[in-house]
Amino acid sequence: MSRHDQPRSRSAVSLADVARDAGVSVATVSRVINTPGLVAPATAERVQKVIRELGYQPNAIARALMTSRSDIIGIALPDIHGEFYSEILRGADAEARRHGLRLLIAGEARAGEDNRTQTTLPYSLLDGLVVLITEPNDLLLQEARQSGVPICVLDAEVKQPDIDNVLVDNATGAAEAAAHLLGRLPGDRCYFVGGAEANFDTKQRASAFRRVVGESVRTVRADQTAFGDYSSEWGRRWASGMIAKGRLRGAGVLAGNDEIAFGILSAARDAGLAIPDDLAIVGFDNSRLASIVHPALSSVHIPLRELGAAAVELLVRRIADPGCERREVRLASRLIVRSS
Amino acid sequence: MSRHDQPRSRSAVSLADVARDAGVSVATVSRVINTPGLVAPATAERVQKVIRELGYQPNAIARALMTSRSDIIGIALPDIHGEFYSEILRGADAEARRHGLRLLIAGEARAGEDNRTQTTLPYSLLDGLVVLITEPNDLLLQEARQSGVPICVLDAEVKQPDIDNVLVDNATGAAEAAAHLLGRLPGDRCYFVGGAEANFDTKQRASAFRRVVGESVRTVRADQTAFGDYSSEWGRRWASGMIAKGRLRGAGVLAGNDEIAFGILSAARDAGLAIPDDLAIVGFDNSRLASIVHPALSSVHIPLRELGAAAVELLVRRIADPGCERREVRLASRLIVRSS
DNA sequence: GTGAAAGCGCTAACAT
DNA sequence: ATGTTAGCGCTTTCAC
Repeated sequence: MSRHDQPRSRSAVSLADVARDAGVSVATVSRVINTPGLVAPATAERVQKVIRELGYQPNAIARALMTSRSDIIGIALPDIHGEFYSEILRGADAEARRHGLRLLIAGEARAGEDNRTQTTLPYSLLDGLVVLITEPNDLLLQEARQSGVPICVLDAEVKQPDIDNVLVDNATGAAEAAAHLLGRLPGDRCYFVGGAEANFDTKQRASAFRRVVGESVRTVRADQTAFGDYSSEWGRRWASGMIAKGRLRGAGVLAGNDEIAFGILSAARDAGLAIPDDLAIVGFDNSRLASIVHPALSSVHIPLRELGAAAVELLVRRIADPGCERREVRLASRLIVRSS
Repeated sequence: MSRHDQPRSRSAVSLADVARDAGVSVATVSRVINTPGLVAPATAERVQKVIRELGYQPNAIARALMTSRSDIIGIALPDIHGEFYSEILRGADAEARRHGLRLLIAGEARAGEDNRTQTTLPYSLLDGLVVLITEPNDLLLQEARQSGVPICVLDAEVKQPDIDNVLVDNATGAAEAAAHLLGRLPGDRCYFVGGAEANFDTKQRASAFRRVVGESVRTVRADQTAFGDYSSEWGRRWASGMIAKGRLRGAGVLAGNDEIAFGILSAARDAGLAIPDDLAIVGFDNSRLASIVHPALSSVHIPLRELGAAAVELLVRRIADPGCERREVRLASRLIVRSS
């Protein structure tokens, strides 16, 4: 091999090569591959043999250009960090494979930033797009919409008639969790420690928390809900502040996710608080480690894989029929009680 | 919008549409987009205006067919489960974006299984491929090779002259960890609890463990190394067995990854063993939770993001020059001592 | 049942 | 500086 080979495409075997060697036309070779029923068994056999001999592989790009189907769907995520995103991705990937589709990913999906030259995604080569939107991001959605690809939005509630939607029913799980805390503690000792205030899930969880706790106390104080980000550092910081004010002992906390909960648990342990006697805590996401840490963390299960799979499923339907009626899927969350 | 619109491609704006409206040829429009320097400013301005008005977006597939460059690279992973894979993916995605490339993922990448009709990946549309191989998988590698795409193999050691290779230096970190355990315990009380025995990383970690421990005892007993899988359940099961035989107290364990370590820690806690006095333990991967759990888990850091990024980097180089010399990158691991 | 031929939307010589 | 034209590799009428 020389240092500068021909570009791959020049050297690759094409339909024409197979046709020539098999003594048929390219059309026949194409039929052997795509509609075997239409070709005489003997011919098909001969063509197949040549295909094997030459190691022919159809060029997916040329095929896509003809059929205007690439069998690729995009998935745009704000980040690929942590179990939340990777499990959604995993569910989407599995479902895509079931339908013979491939997944093109775009992490840190942001549109219209700086003077970017390229768009967030190569829309024109996608058959469809799943967009995970966890915080207001009109630019990305707008960019995606005007590209014309079928879209399914995950997490953000979008009412556009041509966009399907997969949502988490955060309210139910959060309400269960709040009720669980209220079973051990007075409402004025309950706290919600969320992720970013703009985050849709955090918003919904906080709101369910306020509603349920509000039924047992006159008013839910402002300091009973706090917002930061989905990190253990934030959980630890919040807990430290509470400990400094002598207010963590005897409290019940609903954390915005398990990471925050782990941070709080860690700070509580350092302060010598016993779980769950001195501090009751419930997380969100039911991550793998929730059941491994000690004490095992009670957590609200979110069906992440199913979320990803449902988004792909809706998309597949819309790709088949772009004008179809908007559909919305909302998946339930539920409290898993452990020992925290 | 009617229920059955034209397929997207029919309705999409093409170069020809722009050319017509701008009163120029398609070549000029193409130049405005790809080589702006070659076109008169006034013309360029006029064309740009029409592009905006019509909302023209170049068709990535047609472009790829012409240039035989899709700007897409594939990444094949055995699974997308857990921090190990998702962090590698994250690193690869970030690096790909730096180079203007997109990532197409194939989870559960296995080749030649059953009578699958389609290959693991749409090789013909990829500019290159990163394959993460953690256990012997000749079929996948063979399939990928004969597709002709530039390849970079991650984790498995591959000496083919046309395939780049990114490796983890497991030996250093594992040796450090073993030495760390030997600092507290006699060599005959040290154990290695790995993932699958066929797993390359587990293999190398076990071997470094045997070598280092072997320097302090006559022979390393067979029961001092055990193999299962990368799960906390396996760690817990192993620990339970040891506890039943009364052999866990006073032992030192090097776990194949942090999950296994967490499982062992959990069983040890249930058995009333104090960490690190009754049981010293070191994990692998330095996962986010290693520093959050209590006691904080000592762990060998593996530069996962850098691994993914390095693979993409090598691939980019080989795409630019397919005949270039094979390159191998080996990234270091190092022990992070915490309190376990 | 098979072949000829017309493109899919674009880039890149080659002309002018 | 711009236009004309020949494909990239494939699918798909339309003839035969």
